[in-house]
Amino acid sequence: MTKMLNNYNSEDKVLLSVDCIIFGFDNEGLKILLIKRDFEPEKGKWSLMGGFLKKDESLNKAAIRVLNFYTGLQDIYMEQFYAYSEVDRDPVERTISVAYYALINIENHNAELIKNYEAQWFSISKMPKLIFDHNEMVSHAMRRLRYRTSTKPVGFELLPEKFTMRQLLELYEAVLDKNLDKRNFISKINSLDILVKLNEKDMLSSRKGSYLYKFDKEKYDAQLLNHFVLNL
Amino acid sequence: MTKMLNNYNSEDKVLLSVDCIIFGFDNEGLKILLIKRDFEPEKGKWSLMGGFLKKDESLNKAAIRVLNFYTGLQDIYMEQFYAYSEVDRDPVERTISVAYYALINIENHNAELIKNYEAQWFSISKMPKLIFDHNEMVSHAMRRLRYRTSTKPVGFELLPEKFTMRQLLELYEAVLDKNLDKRNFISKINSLDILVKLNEKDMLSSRKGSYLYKFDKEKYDAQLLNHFVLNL
DNA sequence: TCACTAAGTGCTCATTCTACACTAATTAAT
DNA sequence: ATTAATTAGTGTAGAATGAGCACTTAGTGA
Repeated sequence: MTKMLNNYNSEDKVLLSVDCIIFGFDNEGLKILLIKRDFEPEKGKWSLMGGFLKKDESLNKAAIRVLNFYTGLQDIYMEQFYAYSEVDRDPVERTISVAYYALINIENHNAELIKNYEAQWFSISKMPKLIFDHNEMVSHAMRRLRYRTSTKPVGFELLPEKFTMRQLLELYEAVLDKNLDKRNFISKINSLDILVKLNEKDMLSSRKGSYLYKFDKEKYDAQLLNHFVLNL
Repeated sequence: MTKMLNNYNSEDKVLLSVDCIIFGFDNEGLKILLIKRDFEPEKGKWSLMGGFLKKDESLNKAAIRVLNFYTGLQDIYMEQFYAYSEVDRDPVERTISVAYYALINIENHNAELIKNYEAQWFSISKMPKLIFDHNEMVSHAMRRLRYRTSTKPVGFELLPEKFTMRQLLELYEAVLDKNLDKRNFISKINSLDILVKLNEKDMLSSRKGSYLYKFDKEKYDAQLLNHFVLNL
């Protein structure tokens, strides 16, 4: 056992990076945003969006910066979930990476920037092999997302501002990877009392048209202490 | 927006540390193990057990090493839960710290080592002010522990190998910080089918004596896929 | 006006949760 | 030996929640 050192100078310093798992959702299902690396190592391979932490920023800031850099997106809800630190996870140099996930609305996404960086949406089920330990990160992020789904109304971030119950249902089905009963789902969502039904219908998905809903942030914030659990 | 750099050499390196939140439990309730720092800065103040990551070890290994260093304990279940990275969290030098929590059995603890390092158990409710952001880490760890309590039989690590139902109940009450109904608790625990009732009584707590139980790791492992949720 | 499509809506039964109080076993004191 | 004291141990009923299931309605296009 080594003696604990009592001064900072003799300690090892390491590279710290952040990697961002960006989930999106559209009619085709749950997707993830990947980039084709434009630098070595593994140039040309698919990878998560990542970047190194700078001396003068927090990890949260770094994650926000990286996301913004690749997508132009701002003010996105991101959550840190794990630090990956296996010694040889990056073959070039020892790098510890802190992974974040974010949920974004595919429609809001800046297509220009994605194009510039050769980023591309992939269906979760058709995701390619990624570099390093990025596949592992994605599966951990999915697990975390599933859990979050049942304790916070996290899913609304993945939809347009106005959405139908069907869209919400399909989002939950995609995240939880199981079929849900339409009637039970709607009554459970309604019992949370965080949606507003609009006097407006979406006529694209059916002849009858289906009512649009909005997430009511005020109502949600008002009950934040309640810490709901949604059992789907 | 800065250009993403495509070589590792020009990136900032930082100090990375681990901090360990060690929970213990005895007749008096839930406790936490703290040390009096024997080096600057903040020498003499109370703090979590921590140490710097070395170039050739993973964070998990570092956490295990640090815990072992301060307590002599080995083979302890530790869980990483968050990376703290505010720029000025450590006044001496930029340090990112990854926090872990562990649950240990106070009786098994090596009193010698604690003494050597001036470590001391504190009741959660009487914890002193800690250095840096350590108080925040502790409250996050408590929150995580509460959550874990309802999805994994995490509590058993805090008890002696053989324990009474009352002890288990009091442990859960301490972790969840609320009163639980004895009968409901016992039937819920029994329905998990992960305890073995021994033909042995603990005569210390009452005249009648109460049966001792053991955690049955085999049964638990066998149902690991079931992923229970314990609603207390 | 008919055919088609997705929207919208309740009920029943099963399961789980919650609240609640008495008896049993043993020891210590007299 | 009897009594007092203490904690262990045990069941039920009513409430709430969860799960499974099918028909009617509205609107459009042919």
